[in-house]
Amino acid sequence: MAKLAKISDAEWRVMRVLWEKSPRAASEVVEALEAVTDWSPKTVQTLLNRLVKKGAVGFEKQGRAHHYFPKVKQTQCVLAAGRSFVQRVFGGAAAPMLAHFIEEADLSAEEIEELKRILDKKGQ
Amino acid sequence: MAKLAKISDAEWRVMRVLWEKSPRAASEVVEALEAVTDWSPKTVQTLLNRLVKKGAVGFEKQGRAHHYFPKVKQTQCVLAAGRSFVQRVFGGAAAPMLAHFIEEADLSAEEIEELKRILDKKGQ
DNA sequence: CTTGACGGATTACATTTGTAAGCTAGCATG
DNA sequence: CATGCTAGCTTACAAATGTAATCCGTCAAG
Repeated sequence: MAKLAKISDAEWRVMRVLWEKSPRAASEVVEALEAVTDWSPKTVQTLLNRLVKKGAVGFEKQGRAHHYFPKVKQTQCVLAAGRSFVQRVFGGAAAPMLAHFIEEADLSAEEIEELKRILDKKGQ
Repeated sequence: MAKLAKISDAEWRVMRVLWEKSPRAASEVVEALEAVTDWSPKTVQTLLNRLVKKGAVGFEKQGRAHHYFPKVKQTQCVLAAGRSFVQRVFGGAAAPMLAHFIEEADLSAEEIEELKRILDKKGQ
């Protein structure tokens, strides 16, 4: 898996659907997205095509329809997006970003515990 | 301060310079950015204009030159960008994002302590 | 066999973004 | 006073993005 192409905003929506469950026929992707967007099926199809062209998504022919699946791992994309976000917004320093978001986030007690546990583990 | 317009990648670089110190003449902004980019002064000027048009930056005429300053607060932009990032990448759930970045970030012991302190404060 | 529906491929088109170049007016200089 | 440099204003232009519509071929129904 070489370079991950940049995935645009709308494309992320599609990727999330595929990461959640794949392979899926285009129609299934459309259906999943209709629940959260007001995109036309054509729009979804276009996005799928672009993702295929970018190498982020693959498909196999299943008779008439294609079944799409992600070719890049979600964790990698998240990391890449995160790095570029931190870069853009904080100029590269992660800690202020984290502090900021922790302050602002709406976290449950369990989540807070979980995050502290992660920090502890990093600490040693 | 109404709606913050969307600030693009290149524009963020400019905003960061202005947030760091303002007001600044265009030439000073150019100079600050030459240190970190290879943009032509014209490019910087264009970005300043766009930011002014978007309402994110203002200026006062100082004789011949304009002195630019941010009209939107950095914290607000960071929060907005963060929200849209979390939305895009995690579909809105902040906690997984934080967990992810904490795992991945390169944090010093002090930073870890600081973050834990923040979490503690949130906890009570 | 004919025809319509469905899925995919191709084409479309306005906006935003990255990245500048060209034009213009005022100030400083010879 | 004439002129060139400087800062800003206007215009440029290709690629990416959001958002589809149209065209085309195949499978299923009548």
